[in-house]
Amino acid sequence: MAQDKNLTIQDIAQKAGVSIKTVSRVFNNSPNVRQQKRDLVLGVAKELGYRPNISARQLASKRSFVLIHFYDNPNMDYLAGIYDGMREACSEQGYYAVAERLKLKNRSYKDALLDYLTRNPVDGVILSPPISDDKAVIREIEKRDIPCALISPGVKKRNCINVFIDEKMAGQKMAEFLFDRGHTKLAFISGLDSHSASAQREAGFWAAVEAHGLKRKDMMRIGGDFSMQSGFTAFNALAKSKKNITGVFAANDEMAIGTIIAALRAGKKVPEEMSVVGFDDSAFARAMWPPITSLAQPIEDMAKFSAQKIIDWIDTKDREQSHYEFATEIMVRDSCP
Amino acid sequence: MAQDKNLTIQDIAQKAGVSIKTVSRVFNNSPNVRQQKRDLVLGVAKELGYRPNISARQLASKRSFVLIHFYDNPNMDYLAGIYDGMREACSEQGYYAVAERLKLKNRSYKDALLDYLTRNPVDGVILSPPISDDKAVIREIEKRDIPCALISPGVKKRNCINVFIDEKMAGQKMAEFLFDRGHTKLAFISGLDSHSASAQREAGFWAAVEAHGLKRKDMMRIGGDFSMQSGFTAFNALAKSKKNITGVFAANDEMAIGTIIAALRAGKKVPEEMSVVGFDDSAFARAMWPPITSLAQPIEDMAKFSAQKIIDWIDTKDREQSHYEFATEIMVRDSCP
DNA sequence: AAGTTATTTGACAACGTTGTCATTCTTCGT
DNA sequence: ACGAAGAATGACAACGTTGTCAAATAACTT
Repeated sequence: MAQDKNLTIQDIAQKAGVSIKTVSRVFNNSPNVRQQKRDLVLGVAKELGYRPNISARQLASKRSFVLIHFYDNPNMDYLAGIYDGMREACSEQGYYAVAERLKLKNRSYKDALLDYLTRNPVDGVILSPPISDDKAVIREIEKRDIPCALISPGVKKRNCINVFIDEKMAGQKMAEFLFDRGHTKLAFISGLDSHSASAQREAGFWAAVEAHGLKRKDMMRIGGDFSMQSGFTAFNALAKSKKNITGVFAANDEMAIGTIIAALRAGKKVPEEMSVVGFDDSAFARAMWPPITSLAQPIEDMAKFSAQKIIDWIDTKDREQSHYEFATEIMVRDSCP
Repeated sequence: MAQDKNLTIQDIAQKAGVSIKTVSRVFNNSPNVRQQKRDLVLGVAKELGYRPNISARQLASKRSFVLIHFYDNPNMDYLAGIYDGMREACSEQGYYAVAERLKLKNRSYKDALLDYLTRNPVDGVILSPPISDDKAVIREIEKRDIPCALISPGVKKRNCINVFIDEKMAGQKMAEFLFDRGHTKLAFISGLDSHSASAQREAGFWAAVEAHGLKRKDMMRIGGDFSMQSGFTAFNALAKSKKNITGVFAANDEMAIGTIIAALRAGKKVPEEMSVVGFDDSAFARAMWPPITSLAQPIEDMAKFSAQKIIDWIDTKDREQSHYEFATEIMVRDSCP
């Protein structure tokens, strides 16, 4: 089943008694191959342990077999999750997974994108926040007619595969979770405004407040930017306030960590005197002391699914438009047990 | 200078008035091309914005143009540094940089390696700790005659490019740094024994102790495993001890962070009551509160250099054996100002 | 059953490089 | 100045796929 020799299509064709073109068609999921022959070829290929030569495929077909993930959020956990998911889908189909950072802050990010797209042709693109919210990027990709998946809670784009979690519902769940634990005065630490996700998490937060018949003015809203630093300053704001906040919902884990560290420095016990929940279920949230209760999204599954759908699009050229929602889960840990 | 059209060697050859084979030679740094022609071809190629087609190169030459980094240390900062360095060197020469985790803990890691090497042929390998200490892995790579660079303080291997910092000296520098700040009772928190780096840092630590004429028994040695968790437990040991330790040297930043967080929880002020220094200059060390004084190694430069040397080896086939030492720097921050 | 159309198959020429080997220049020793 | 050895160059056939288009076969129509 696993030969070492470098087999070619020729070998398979010979053994199966068909033409090389037919074998080629089978491996490209092309239509117009009788099922019986398809099975035959697949059987022989498996038996001999055949693996297509990617270089030759690229050269002849002018496809690159590369799916690229453009990102600008340097959260390594998140990136690794996406990468792993992509790879799982890609390796099954002989594609390559690649990740490339696009720094939106640099004025020239659009040039960098164009440069990249022309120099390293790619067959499919996956965008994650905040890139997935950038109209200009999406337009360029659409212009080139490259299949594209958006992992994003933002506006759903036609002609794109939209993969997302219900951020608002997730935000609501986290707030509910704090209410259920008996907290009635909550603070929400927001992320960057340019991430639509943060706004939606916040919307969920306020929805929960209203659903519980609590007053907005008993709550607190602190502006952050997803960084640990902003968690520190958020805690300072908290400490100054007279609102007597006992539950904190940070829009991501880094800010939750910052908040907790600042609290420890100030001698405030977590979770005894103040509970903190985060968002993303990052490795550091798990490793912190106390470990942080956080909302986990199935990022790896989402990425795998996206890649799979893109490959389907490439193969079939039939772009069935589509939205896919994934479920989330609260990982309960000591920071808010 | 930057055309969009897909130029071929043919185009360059025509415009330069030479054969395609000569152009090919120029781009492969082959010997036996008159300097004058080399310049001519390079000039024309640059003017037209020619970029070789990698797939065709791979197909014709049976090289993969892939350099792979095998690692098992999931420290994302470190990995990103190596990756960026590799990429810089690779992209200049039309190579690809790839990273692959090899889990030494799994019994089957050797099979995974073999599987990888046969399925995805690579032209060069970079190993980082702890993989760079694994004889079996190195043997397999040597057996296949694949150029290999070791980023490692461990035993220098013949037939490999050895790139490293002086870990012992670095450990000594850190201890000296603490002594210079007036601390006389230090604790060293070690990493995993399987990383030779940890042992060498420790050796440097003790060397500094002796150089200062201090007594070993006034110092403390706490066994850790490079994890944040082990930083927590290390602090507990510290707190129980009667040695009155005021300076802590953790063999990496994660343990330093763990130590500081545990200290904060226990109400001990850092750096006022206890100074802590780490090792690696990770992003979290910079983001912590207080930010952590840490030893920075030029990991990106080291990786770039390794990749460059490997490519040289591939091109020239002349394997000049070599050791290269890189300089380190202490990044002074608030955890030990 | 013959004519028509749709589906399935295969022969052969790309794709853009590098390897091989023969050829043409240089250079150097005599 | 001549021959020999070495360096530089080029012609042409790979490399292992896919695209194109024509041929063969199957599936309908009437």
